[in-house]
Amino acid sequence: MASVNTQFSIAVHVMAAIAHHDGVFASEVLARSVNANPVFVKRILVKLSKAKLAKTTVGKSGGYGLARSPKSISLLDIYSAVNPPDAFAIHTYPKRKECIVSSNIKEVMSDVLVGTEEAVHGHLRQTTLADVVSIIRARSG
Amino acid sequence: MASVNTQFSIAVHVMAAIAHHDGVFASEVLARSVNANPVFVKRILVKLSKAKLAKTTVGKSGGYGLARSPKSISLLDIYSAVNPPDAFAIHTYPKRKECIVSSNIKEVMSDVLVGTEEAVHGHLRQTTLADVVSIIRARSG
DNA sequence: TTATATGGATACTAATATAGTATCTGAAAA
DNA sequence: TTTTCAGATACTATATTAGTATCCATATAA
Repeated sequence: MASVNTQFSIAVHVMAAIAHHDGVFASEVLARSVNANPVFVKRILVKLSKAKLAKTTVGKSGGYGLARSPKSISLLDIYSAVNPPDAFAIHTYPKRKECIVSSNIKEVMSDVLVGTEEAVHGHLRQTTLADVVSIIRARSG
Repeated sequence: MASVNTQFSIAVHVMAAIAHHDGVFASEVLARSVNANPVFVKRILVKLSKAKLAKTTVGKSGGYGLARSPKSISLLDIYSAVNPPDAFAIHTYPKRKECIVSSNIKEVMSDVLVGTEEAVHGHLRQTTLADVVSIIRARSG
């Protein structure tokens, strides 16, 4: 939902770029590689770093590298790191106590949302960063 | 107020209200019942009507009723009717031809998105409007 | 027939989330 | 000590979502 949010997509792109080239790269280099706004990419890299998916080295010759092997990083890890909005939002209008639908719908929808998020997570958990790199290499070859 | 898209949530609320009370109701009545903005609810009702989930009668004593039995309407039907945004968006930065990651990532992410949407749909398909009404009644009783 | 209530549409404003720009700080390496 | 990096901040721009006001055509009850 909710989404015009491209951060997950960009996060996977930069992680795949790092994994494919297997090295440490400055955020500016990665941004150019993605053809994206440098600060926007930087902000996503900070999230990946805080989620301990990327490790950083500061100063001259510093940059971003992977903190773990591509095989051990799932798309769910990356998805969670950038913290995208939920699959859908539940409205916040006040309850009307005299109406049992109004009084209970939010809780019902909340359960539906939890199930939906689990479905999304379950799917994203099945693919690793290593898979993504393999697919890219297979496609280009 | 536009934190994210709440239309699916409101659509289920309105449909559950119609199903629970089993009748034909004017959009203004439904909006009051949901404690929501009348025109916003109206716009959602129009979508439900176009998706043939609600049937409308115009003029005095007109309003919205269900077009099918609650048992035959899934949450996926309602979800599709309001046409919410995808689970995530894929960035639109131009490809860099010399980079195989950049050249292929969008197609890979597109497949991931399709799978994710299928997971969401699969989950929402499992619950019907009749289920929602049952749950609400059980909770209130 | 006529007054009225309805669905449906449109134009506009307001609020919010996302993305883009510019600039700065502090640390680490050369 | 100079350069280069991560990371942060403040601001602007844009897109999406939600809210407000108003109108029209039509069906129906009176």
